[in-house]
Order: sequence, then C-alpha cells, then structure tokens
Amino acid sequence: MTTAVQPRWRRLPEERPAQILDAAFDVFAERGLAASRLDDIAKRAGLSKGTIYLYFPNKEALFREVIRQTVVSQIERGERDFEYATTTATASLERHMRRHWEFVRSPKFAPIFRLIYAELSQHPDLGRFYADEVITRAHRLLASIIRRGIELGEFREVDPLVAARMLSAPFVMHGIWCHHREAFTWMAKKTDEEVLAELMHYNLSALCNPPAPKRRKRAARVR
Amino acid sequence: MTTAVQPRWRRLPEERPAQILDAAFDVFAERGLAASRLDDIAKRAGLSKGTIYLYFPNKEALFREVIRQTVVSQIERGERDFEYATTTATASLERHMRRHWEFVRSPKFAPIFRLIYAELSQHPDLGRFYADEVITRAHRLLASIIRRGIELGEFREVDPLVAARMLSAPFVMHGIWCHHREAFTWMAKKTDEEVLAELMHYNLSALCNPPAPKRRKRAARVR
DNA sequence: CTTTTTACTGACCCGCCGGTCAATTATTAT
DNA sequence: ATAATAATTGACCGGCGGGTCAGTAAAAAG
Repeated sequence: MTTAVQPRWRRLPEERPAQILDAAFDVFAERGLAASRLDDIAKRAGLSKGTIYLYFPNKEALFREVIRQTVVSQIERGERDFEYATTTATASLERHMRRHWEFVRSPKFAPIFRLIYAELSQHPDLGRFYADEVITRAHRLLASIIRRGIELGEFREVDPLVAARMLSAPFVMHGIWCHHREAFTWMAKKTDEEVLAELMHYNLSALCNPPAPKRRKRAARVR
Repeated sequence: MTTAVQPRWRRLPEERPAQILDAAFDVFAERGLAASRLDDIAKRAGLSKGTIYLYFPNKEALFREVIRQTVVSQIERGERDFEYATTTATASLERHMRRHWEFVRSPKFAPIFRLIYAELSQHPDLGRFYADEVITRAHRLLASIIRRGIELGEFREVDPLVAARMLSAPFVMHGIWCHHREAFTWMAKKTDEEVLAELMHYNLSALCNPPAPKRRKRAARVR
C-alpha cells in the first residue's frame, strides 16, 4: 500500500501570476516598494524567487502590475451595480455615500493610497493613472448625482464637480484614519457606522437647501 | 602675492546637524526612506558620508530626527500669531481657514504627509506623534472657533471636533493635490486662491445657520 | 515504458549601500 | 614656530538583495 506521495511542487502556470500578485500586494502594502524583498514575496506566495521572474521581468514591473491590477479591480468593484436616479437626489446621494464609505474602507484601499502617494515623485504615471481612473471617476459619479439634486431643487446651486471633491475628500481621509486607529486615536472610540453618519450629516448640511420657508415663496436662495 | 588658499573643508560642528537634516529632508522627500542613499544625502549637504555618522548614529535615527524636527517647526509655524475671537466666529473661521490653507501648501507639508503615511506600518510611533502633535492640535484649534460660532448662533449645532475633522480633511487633500498638479490634473487650471475660495464656501455652507426665518432683521449674515 | 517539453528551484553572482576607521586636515593651545 | 586636539574625509568592509541560469522535477507526448 503506497501512500500517494504528492509532488514537492506542482505546475500551475495559470494560477501563478495571480498568486504572485496577491503576495506582492501584501508585502508592498506592509513595507513599501523599496523595502520589499522579492524573497519575501516568493515565500509568501509559496514558491521560489526564480518563479517570479518567469512571469514578471523585474521588481519594478511587478510593482506596477500590482498597482494596476488592484486599481482596476477596485474600479470594477466600485462601479458594480451602481444605481442612478430612482428616488430623490438626497436619497440617491445618501446611498452613494454609503457605497463610497465601503469603498474607502475596503481592505485594499488604504494600502493603495499609501503606495501611490509614497511613489508620486518616482512614479508620476501611476499617480496620474490613479487620479484619472479612480478619483476622477468617483468625482464624476458623485457630481452627476449632485447635479441632479440641484436641478430638482434639493441642493443649493454649486459647481457639482467642486462639491464632489469637497465631499469625497473627508471620506478618503476618514477611511485611512479608520484603517489606522492605533495612530489616529480620535477614531478609536467611534464605530465605522458612526463616522459614516457624521460624514453624511455634515455633507448634506453643506449641500441641502434650507427647508423652503412655507409662507413666502422664495426662489432658491443661493448664498 | 599669494592668493589665500581656502581650506578644502571647514570645521563647522555647530552647523552640521542642520545642514544634514536639511539635505536629508530633501532626499527622503524625493525618494522615501528605504530608497534614499546616505551618499546622496552627504553629497547634497556638501560633505562626506562619514560626517553624517559623527552627528547621527544611523540612517534610522536620522530619518526620525528629520521627521521630528520638521513636524515641530511646522507646529510652531502653524501656531505663530494665532488670533482668537476678536470678531464674529465666521470671520474668525475664514481667517483661520486661510491660514490652514497656507499651512497645507507650505513646501514641507506634502512631503511630510507622504513620508508619514508611507511609513505608518513600519513606524507607527511617528504616525501617532504626527497625529497627536499636528492633526489633533489643528482640530482642537478649529473646534474652538466652531464652538464659539455655535454659542454665538452663527453656526448650526454640531459637535465641534467632528466638524473640525470634516472641515480640515478637504484642506489637506486639496493641499496635496495642488502640490502635485501634474498628477491631479483637475487642479491644473485652478489657482490656489480659487481652490481656497471653494473650500471656504463649501464649509461655511455646511456650518452656517440658514438665515433665521424671523421676519426682517437678520443678524450677522456675513459675507 | 521512454522521450520531450515545460514549470520550477535554489545556489550563485555581483553591484550596491549602510556603516567603520585610520589617515588627513583644519583649528587651537602652547 | 610646534604640539595637541578636534573635525572631516574617503577608502574599505561585509552582507544583503535583485537578478540569472544550470539543473531538476512534473507533466505531456510518443
């Protein structure tokens, strides 16, 4: 009775790239580009350093691909089942803010944010890629909701894109802070839900028209 | 006639630390901690690598001291001639937002921001230091102004510290974006002044009480 | 089975960089 | 002047890590 001895390793050319990218993401996320060792990435992926070089020409390219792929999957996730304009703009915006909050707290967001900002001066193209493909998209989406709210008279008259930037910035910062509560201690005692409530409330205050004074019909008083 | 031959180098033990720290800041800012070479720092400071080790025990300590010193000087700069409560809270807040905007655009802010966030996982203590000494301070200052505005009836009732976080976050993000207009292209066509106006307008909208529904005579509707 | 092909390994190479220190140069004391 | 001292240099060391490749093991083909 021979116990089937499983091979010391298997040939899995299909799965390797994803395995390597996953491991590389983790290591890069923890140490940053320059301080990450390819041996560590290999070990975490459960294979040898040489194998990495079968699928990626060098560390640089691996890094770029990690960023690219992560960003792309974040975009897809972020735009999945986006629902547009079925109710009031306020409700639509609330719904979208909740999704935005999920987005900035998703486990890969904070690392990507840190990596990209850290490498801005060495990899300006990655910064532009991220800016164009993620931030600008998010802003456009938000802006479309806000624009509709203005047309419906729910929101004050503002530049929708400007408002989108203003609104999304604290989401990002608070998302990062919540990922690092050990450093940003003022988040320690708040739950993510509470923070979301604060974010939504503040920004709705900034955007919503004051309740129209019943008596005198006054047209949208724009500051 | 002998032209006084100046020495190949001078002994300047008093000035060395500052020279080294300045050069180190520049190099760290550009490359990050791990990718910075001590030889580059030495060259930029106009001295040899060995000299660095006369004043700092190792790269690690030099980095920490660069961060510490830069942060401290930023704090001092940020709190210099802070003026409290001489006019309406709205005017006071406007004034403070202008100062805050200067702060986040000061040339050392963006690099420090990037370095600290990049090293958050490897140097959590630096993160906490920055969070406590810079961010929390800034928030407290802002909150005190907002609290006064609430008491005076100028601002709606909000948790002042929460509002301070909400308000300051977009200042920080926009400050970074303005430092990297080549990446964040939506800032390219705006001047810093215009961005400040947008920031002030949005946040005042979020904070200011709607015009009181009293009949005439509306109190201090500023701006 | 045997042969061929393909995926993978890990020992090795080599340049780079943090850190050291004996020698050198400037400055001060005598 | 000379000696003593303090500051600075830059060649050097050692190990680390990105990248290579000859060899090996797994799978496929014959």
